[in-house]
Amino acid sequence: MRMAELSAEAGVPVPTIKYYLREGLLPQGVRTSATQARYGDAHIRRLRVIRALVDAGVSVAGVRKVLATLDEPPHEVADLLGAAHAAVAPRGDDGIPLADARRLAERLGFRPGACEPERLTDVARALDSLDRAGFVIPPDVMTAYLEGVRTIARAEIAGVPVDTPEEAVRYVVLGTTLAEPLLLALRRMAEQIAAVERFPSDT
Amino acid sequence: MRMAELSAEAGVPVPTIKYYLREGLLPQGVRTSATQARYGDAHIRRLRVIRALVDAGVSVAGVRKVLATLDEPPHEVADLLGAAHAAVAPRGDDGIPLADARRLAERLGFRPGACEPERLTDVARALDSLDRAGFVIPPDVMTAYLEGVRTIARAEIAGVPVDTPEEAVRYVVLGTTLAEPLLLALRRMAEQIAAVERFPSDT
DNA sequence: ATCATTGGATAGTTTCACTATCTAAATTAG
DNA sequence: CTAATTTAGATAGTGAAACTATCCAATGAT
Repeated sequence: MRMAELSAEAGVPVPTIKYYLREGLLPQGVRTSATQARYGDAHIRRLRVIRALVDAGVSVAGVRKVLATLDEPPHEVADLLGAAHAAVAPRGDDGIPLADARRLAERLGFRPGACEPERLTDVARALDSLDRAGFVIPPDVMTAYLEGVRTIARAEIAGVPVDTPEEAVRYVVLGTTLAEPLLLALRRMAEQIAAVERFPSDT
Repeated sequence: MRMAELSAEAGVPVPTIKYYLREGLLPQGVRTSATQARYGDAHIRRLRVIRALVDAGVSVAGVRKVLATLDEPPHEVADLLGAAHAAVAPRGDDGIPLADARRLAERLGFRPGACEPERLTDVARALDSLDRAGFVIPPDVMTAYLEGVRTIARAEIAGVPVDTPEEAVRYVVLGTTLAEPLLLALRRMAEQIAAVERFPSDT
């Protein structure tokens, strides 16, 4: 298929496709001459993934990393997760004290080496941000956060398909990145529902 | 205190403070003459909140909404949540089919009127994005998502302080917005820990 | 008295994700 | 076989967002 058809099929404008080609998000088509190339279904599928990731708030640089991981996956699940997480985690200065973050990790069942230092830093940064705003999370709520994310993470990891490596890679990499907006949206919905349960029609 | 001191105290550059003043995020100081003004502790606290929100990925327009809600809070908790959610939820086209989102809402204990239509739309958009990427969330995992967010949301709503309205407003508005990065970071950490539990050192 | 500082206005910068234009070559329609 | 259309590739431009810099006249501190 030619670029115009690819564009129509995936619902992405031609200049944007050219941009993704330039940025290395989309592989080159098969060249048929010096100024012509053909694209296949793989290009359509990849374009859909790119758009979903961009929708999910992943930067173009992050998308490039995610796709690179899909293309050349590491052999260990932990490294797979690490690559996916690196693409969505906010970049930031380190040097933040990790004590509180480490305590939370232990409550999640952390054992030395069980997670990358970057993940501790992410948590520490989020805690620091809350702290600087003068906001304190009540202990009960923090406990619920840990229980909630453990429930979620265990099910996600239990759901990793083990039949084929390709499926596993796709599941882990896309699942961790694309589910973030869903989880946040579900939380907002659950909050409103819980609020009505506790404060019924205080009109 | 003068602007230079405010800047030093809050760790925000003077031009940025001026920008926040222009944008209406920070209230004017008390004028002492035509070209002078004084700032107080409230300005420091507010600057810290602004930075925390910006850190958390909230846009300046969103921060403006959050602060406006803090300043003039609605009387009902649901409206409070709605205002906080409106500031962080991604803006988007509607017209997305809500059937799947509504089904999830029902599994969370939804009753008519229990949450704003915008929250359904948020969920629907996230589902649609996953769908367009060709990504399917296994039923067990979705069940865990619902259980996890319900645990989290119930604890959050149960933790709303009822002694003073000011505290309640601050808790709800800042808690819903500032905790998002923490939850995502905790989830990433929990995923890595769960992965090591399930796939121990597949070196 | 004088000299750095301030508020306010205006303009410039950086980054990001596109979007538009141009050119020469190549396909396709007639 | 010619003419219109399409394409790849290069380069440049756009618009939004969040700052950042520069002026200026008027203060305020010394």
